[in-house]
Amino acid sequence: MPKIIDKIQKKQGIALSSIELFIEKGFTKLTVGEIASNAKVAKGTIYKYFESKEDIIFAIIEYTHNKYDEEVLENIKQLTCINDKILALFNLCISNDEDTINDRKIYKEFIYICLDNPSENMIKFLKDIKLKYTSWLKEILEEGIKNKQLKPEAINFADALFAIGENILLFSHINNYSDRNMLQNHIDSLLKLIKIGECSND
Amino acid sequence: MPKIIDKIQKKQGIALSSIELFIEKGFTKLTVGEIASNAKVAKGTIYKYFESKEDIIFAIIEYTHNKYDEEVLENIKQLTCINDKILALFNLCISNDEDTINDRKIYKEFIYICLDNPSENMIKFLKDIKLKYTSWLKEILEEGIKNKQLKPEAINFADALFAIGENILLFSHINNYSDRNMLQNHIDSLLKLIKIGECSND
Amino acid sequence: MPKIIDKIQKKQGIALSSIELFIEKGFTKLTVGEIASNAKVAKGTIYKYFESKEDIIFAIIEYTHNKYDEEVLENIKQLTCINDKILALFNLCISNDEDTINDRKIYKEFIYICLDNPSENMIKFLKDIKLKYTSWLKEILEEGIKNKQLKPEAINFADALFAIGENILLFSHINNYSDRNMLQNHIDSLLKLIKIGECSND
Amino acid sequence: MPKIIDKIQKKQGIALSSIELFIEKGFTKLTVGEIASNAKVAKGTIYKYFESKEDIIFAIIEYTHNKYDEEVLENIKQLTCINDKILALFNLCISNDEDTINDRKIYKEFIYICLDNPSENMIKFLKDIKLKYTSWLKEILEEGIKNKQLKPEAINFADALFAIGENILLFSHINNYSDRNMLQNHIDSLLKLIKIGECSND
DNA sequence: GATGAATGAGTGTTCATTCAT
DNA sequence: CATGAATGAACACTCATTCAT
Repeated sequence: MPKIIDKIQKKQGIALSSIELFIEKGFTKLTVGEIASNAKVAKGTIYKYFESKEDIIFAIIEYTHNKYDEEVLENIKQLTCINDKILALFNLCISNDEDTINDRKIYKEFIYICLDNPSENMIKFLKDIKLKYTSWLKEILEEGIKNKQLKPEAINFADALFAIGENILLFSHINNYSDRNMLQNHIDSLLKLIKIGECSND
Repeated sequence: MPKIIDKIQKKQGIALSSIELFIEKGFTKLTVGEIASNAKVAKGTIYKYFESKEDIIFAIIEYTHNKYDEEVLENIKQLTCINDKILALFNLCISNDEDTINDRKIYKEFIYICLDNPSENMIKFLKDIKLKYTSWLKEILEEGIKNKQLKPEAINFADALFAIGENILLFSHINNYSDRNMLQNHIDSLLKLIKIGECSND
Repeated sequence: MPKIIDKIQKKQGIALSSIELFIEKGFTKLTVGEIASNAKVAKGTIYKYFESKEDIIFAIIEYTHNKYDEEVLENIKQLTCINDKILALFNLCISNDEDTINDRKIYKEFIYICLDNPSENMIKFLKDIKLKYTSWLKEILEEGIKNKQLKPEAINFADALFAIGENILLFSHINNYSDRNMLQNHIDSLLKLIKIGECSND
Repeated sequence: MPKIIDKIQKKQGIALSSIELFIEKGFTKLTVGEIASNAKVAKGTIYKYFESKEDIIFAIIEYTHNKYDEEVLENIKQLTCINDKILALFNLCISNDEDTINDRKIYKEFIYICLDNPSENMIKFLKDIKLKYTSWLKEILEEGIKNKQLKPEAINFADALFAIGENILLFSHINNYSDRNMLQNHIDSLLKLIKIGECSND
């Protein structure tokens, strides 16, 4: 079924070609016309592959985020220290290398759309991201618990850590840098509490 | 002699009359024309009192939030248990009474605007809210520390708690209810860790 | 395959269809909406072909003036007498046939726009018209000089003659008729002075 | 009847206070609100003294032009050479001292308004200016004729000279400087022709 | 006479989406 | 399959003028 593969590829091609433009202008200011001319197809063609402007943007978001997530997972695997693993997990919220900043911009735009008028797809994707990251986080924490590095309660903090990370990410353009330290500090403080042998209450 | 008008009151009157409309339609879909006819003034009159559509919306946000904050502070004062105080502080993120849901909607719209193209005023207001709430949180925690109810480390979790609360608030329309429990659970878990005499590590 | 459209022709079609409307209402009172509905296209379509309202109006001005100029040149060629040639050149300022009155109205609107806030294009066009007409005038005068009908000094009056003509045109709606005679009188008087053998100073 | 005098004075006061503003912004961009606040009166007060925005502007124009004309006449009287007198008459079109540039700006705005939608008053004023200046010009020329400096035909060029001057004035902001020389050249050329004893035709 | 609050008509421009070819 | 011409609803903001006090 080469036709279908072609179609998927073309769809992705259109979406991918607009990534830079999307990072540069954001959802609101990026027009379908720009996407079309940038992808070197006609405006009408866009609507053969996508249902709406949101749909195009969502394809970009989906692609870049999935790609990013793979990298993150790869990085985590190569680390052994719990602390490092957690920081690697929150790389998107913390790192200032150019690519990450761009990925952050994309994620922020995604949240922006989700706050306004998210489609079913978007809501699902939003939830999946959350689930994915908290699962990974729980795996890391569970490993620590198994190794007796962490107290069993540690597992309860996965959701909260994700929430903190997402929040920091969202306001990174407003609270430059300072909040990223906040995340680090929080992780540190939390780890101190949930690490075995470091409880200050004895 | 001309009609003497309390400009401040009229300005507030216009803003207040639009609160419901704003909650219903959100920033993007609410038009200045609607605001004007709803307030029973001419469109031009709006611009005697406000500089822009953003300005009107911001007045609504400012008013409702400040009013809400006062109530929160009042409520906190009447409570004695640390746990309750913290939950009262996060009432906006948790409660499901109609008024709070509306206030939450307004706060979410505020964040929505801040994610896109915030004015100086809005950024300042955003930061002030954060400062206000984390200060209150720290006061509560410090009191607990002074009373030997909390470990000194407790103070380190103020910012993170705020971030969690804000995050839950933001996605409350998507993750109905479940996340609110998350906040409660997190607070519980955290309190267990930072409460004196409840460290599980002995 | 898409509808193939001669964009240049359509653009001109839109502009041309608005000529009467433009003559009737003038720049300020003519709205883009009127232009669109008059041309039987949607408002948005207008902006596919023109950058702005000014742009549409300028297209009208450009077209009508260029067309008019061709006719003038044609007329001049068919005349032999210097006096007649000059009068033919100033036909726009003098003639009272309906078409010329309309062309004059258009030229006046053009100047009106130029007095307020002219674009680069408009200034260029304004200068080109001046250059075109004074060149033609100089050709006529030079021919007269070569034929020994005019004194060599005659050439010096080209710019001034253009200025007089333009000025009369501009105020024709105020100084009905009388000024046109002024132009004729001036040309007569001037020709008397610059014609060889008619110097009264002997 | 002091009341009436007061009224006239107040009216003039309002108009005069806005001269600079008018020069700076021009008719279109100057608002009645600005005029009012600049004159330190209420907007409503403006309409006690003036019928419309045009009316205010016209008062400014009338005042400044009459004042300017007096100065011109004074200057002319102090000169003896015909050439100088004519140049003094056209000072508004030629001079580049700051005050004259401002007066020119005002005159241009006046013409701008006259091209669009002139009131009876404005048309009358426009005609009066023309009449005034061509009368003065004729007086100068007649004196020259009487003194045998000019040929009798000289008198025929008064209207044309005024037209040239006005035209140059109108486009001075577009054709910087070059046209002013044109006026001078034209006057020179014309004077040569109409001066007795300088006819090149013998 | 003075005020200034209120008016509201008026307008250029954008852009996601459709559909005839 | 692709095109791109056409659509037309949507919208914030201005400002000369009025008139109740």
